Amino acid sequence: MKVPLHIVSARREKLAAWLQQRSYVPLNEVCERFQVSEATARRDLAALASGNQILRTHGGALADFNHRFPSFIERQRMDQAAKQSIARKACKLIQAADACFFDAGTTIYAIAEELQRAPITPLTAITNSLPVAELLAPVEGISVHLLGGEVLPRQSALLGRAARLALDSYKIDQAFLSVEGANAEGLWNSEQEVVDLQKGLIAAARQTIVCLDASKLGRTAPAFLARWKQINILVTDADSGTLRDAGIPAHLL
Amino acid sequence: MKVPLHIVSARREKLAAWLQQRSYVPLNEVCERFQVSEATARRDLAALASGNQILRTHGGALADFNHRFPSFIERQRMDQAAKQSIARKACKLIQAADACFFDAGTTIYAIAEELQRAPITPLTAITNSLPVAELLAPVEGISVHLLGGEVLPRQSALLGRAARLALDSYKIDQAFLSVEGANAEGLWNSEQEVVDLQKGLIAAARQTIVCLDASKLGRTAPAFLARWKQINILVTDADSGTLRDAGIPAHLL
DNA sequence: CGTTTTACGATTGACTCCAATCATATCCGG
DNA sequence: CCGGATATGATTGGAGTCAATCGTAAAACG
Repeated sequence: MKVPLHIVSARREKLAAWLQQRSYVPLNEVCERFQVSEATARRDLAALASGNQILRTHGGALADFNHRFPSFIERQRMDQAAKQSIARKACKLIQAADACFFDAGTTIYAIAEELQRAPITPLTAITNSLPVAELLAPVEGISVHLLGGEVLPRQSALLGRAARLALDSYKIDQAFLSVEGANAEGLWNSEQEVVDLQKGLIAAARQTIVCLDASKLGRTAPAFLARWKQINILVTDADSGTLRDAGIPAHLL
Repeated sequence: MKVPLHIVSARREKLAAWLQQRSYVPLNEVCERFQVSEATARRDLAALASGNQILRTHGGALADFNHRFPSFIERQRMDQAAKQSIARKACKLIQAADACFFDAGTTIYAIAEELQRAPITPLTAITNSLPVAELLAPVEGISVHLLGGEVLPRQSALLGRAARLALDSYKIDQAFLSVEGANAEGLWNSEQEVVDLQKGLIAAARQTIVCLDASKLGRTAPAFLARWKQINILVTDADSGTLRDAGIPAHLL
């Protein structure tokens, strides 16, 4: 039974839109939703796929999605073991009812993942990282606050004047910061905007906790963040000998 | 042949990372890539799936993007055609170089989707909706600003005092608002917190644009938002006869 | 070092998915 | 109004997938 052309294309547009929302839809659900046979559903999917609108899979189809945080996720997969070990140590520093700030780095994100796995509640989480906010927002007992500001797409983080100002409205017990480099002089990061915010955090937080994976030791970066004596606690996967050799002062070992 | 634990977990991490990049990977490719049997590949996928890192499908596995805003996405599916038609009309009201505020409703999210599909650049997008921010942040030429505040998990939106205060730092040309109900008296929404923020927006924005799908006509909700004369433009899928019957004043038809 | 645990591959039978083919009913152009 | 084009559904053979089970060998543990 041939059907008018506009019906067909309307159905395919709906299908494409539906896929955008659902990301993955198995074939049989397509059949149900549009009341068509398997064959027709397959043909519709094939048509959309040939127009690069979707991605076919076995048994269904996939929205050709804008990956949400591509660059972020890519970085996230590096040194995953080290990050996880750091995350576990960091979580031991958190106590129920604390107000913790979580910076916008992949190491810090690992802490949030650990918190999601094994929540410490109640907790107030303050962050400028969209991925962290998303991860922790649904967790029962954790109240998540986002700083305002401009969204930097590459970092998926909020920065700028608005973010710095927003800091003033919070009382922060612990600030978890990540850095790009650490040597005898102190701590370094790659972007001035990030450093500006972090300086505000160091000033505002009761305790400043720097999370550092061993690969960052001895490296520097364009923007200087802070001297070691401004830091209260260092969480790292490097052993104390390596840290001493890199010139980290004794009170952090 | 049992294999050391670190080998196994390393392989699974690699697999997870690979999936993130490829979004969909069929089983047989997993076997080839890691030189393991079908059974082992299946076990690896099952392990990752049980940890919510991926989504299994027939014949393979899927990177898990969409577990982020479950409740939001669910609502998003309703009345999809109406929302899309509203979105297209709304986008025609936007001009390059405008500063637009996007509210945290599913109807408004549809506008953001339309903007992503057919960007109007340059544009400043200000929002309190996490999904909108994520959607628009990667779009070239659109600069995205998030209000600060507490994250409401169910709405994936930012609310509270911090959000209201943040409004003051922006000059907003157009504010796109969504409502839960509309009758002759005016506009209604379900949560007082939402209404408080929206009132601030109406005061701050040069133009207030309300997006209303026909199903909301004649309904009320617990919190009163605004009278019709405070609204500049109404975007809806209902025809003007229905609107007149519902008591919408003539200047909005 | 001996025992237990567990990661692996192979096999099996049931099930699902797919591409191709065909008849049919409807639309579309002339 | 008629003939060609085409969207659809049914069928079918073949390929792919799945869950379960089992034996094995190596790691982990005491």
